[in-house]
Amino acid sequence: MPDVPAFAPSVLADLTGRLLAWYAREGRDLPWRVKGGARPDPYRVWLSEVMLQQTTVATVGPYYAAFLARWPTVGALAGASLDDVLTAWAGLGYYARARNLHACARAVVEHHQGRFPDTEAALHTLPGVGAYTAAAIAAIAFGRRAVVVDGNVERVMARLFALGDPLPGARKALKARADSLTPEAAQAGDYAQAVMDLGATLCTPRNPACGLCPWRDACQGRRLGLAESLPAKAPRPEKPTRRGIAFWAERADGAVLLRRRPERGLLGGMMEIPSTPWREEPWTLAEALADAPLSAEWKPVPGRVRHTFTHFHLELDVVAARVGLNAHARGVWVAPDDLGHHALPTAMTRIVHLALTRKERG
DNA sequence: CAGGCGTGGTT
DNA sequence: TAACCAAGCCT
Repeated sequence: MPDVPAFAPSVLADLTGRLLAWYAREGRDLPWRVKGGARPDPYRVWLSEVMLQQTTVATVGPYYAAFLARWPTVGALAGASLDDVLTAWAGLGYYARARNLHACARAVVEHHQGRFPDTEAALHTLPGVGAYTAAAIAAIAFGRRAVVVDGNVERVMARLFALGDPLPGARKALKARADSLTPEAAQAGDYAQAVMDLGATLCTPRNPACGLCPWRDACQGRRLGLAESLPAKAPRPEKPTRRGIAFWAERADGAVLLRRRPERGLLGGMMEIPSTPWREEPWTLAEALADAPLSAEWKPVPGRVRHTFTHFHLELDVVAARVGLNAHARGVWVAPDDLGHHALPTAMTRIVHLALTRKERG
């Protein structure tokens, strides 16, 4: 890395030591961590790291426990169907992670004798394992010296060294700073988790608790009074609103119609309530009927489903119809009590909730 | 490289 | 309440 450290090597080593001491005292006791310096199961580290991508510890907790109970080993997970994995992942979001998780488990079994490779470079070749996750697994599970850089690390480095260049351009410089603080292999895993804990609990995006920070005396961002404003980020573009009409088809025996979405793209591989395409221009019912999964007397359901995805807001109106037992449509008919056994993302469970609630009130 | 890709908690 | 944000990856 081109940047010359602004801190002397002895200062950097002292900072690393202070952080490790802080971590030994204050580090969180999380389900995927092991105590006493033992090496954790690479499968558990990988599973937790993939779930934690852009997702909070609190949200991950129950999903991690459920996955580990149902699939205790990478071999067990590789033996599962993709649909079972997607169903277990439903509600966690970023469903490409679940597809890659499944593909990665199978790759480990088929190409690595059922054991995760133990180098950063080899890990990086696995589906869904990018630069961050490969470094994290190498350091935490295999005791390798790897420079682990996630959003927490970027924020902490930007503040500690008062680097004002905005993301994402500043990534390279931030990684160089992280490298300068990363200790030898034996402690790299603890160090990585320590910086991330620091970022998650003290050096938070807003209202950082600088007074409690083990690096408070050295932090240039704090000294200059701009810690909270770092790292600089480009403003996000406004989210458009897209609209659609969903078709709640209910058979005489109570079963409702679901269908599977395309394997790639938004909610790829997940189940859905059939609907029109989602577009900014509002739909009329007459116009929407061309997209209905079957011909019926569709009646508006009072209320509206709102949901926000990463890059757009969604507003769905719902229409419902009763159809005969012999009704034919592309998809699967599912009893309401069994909806929980299908891979329904949150946007879809909101449609289910609206339709069933209006039906009860009736 | 920029943009697609979920969701729930916090402010 | 609307906006912001989280232990990123892929194309």
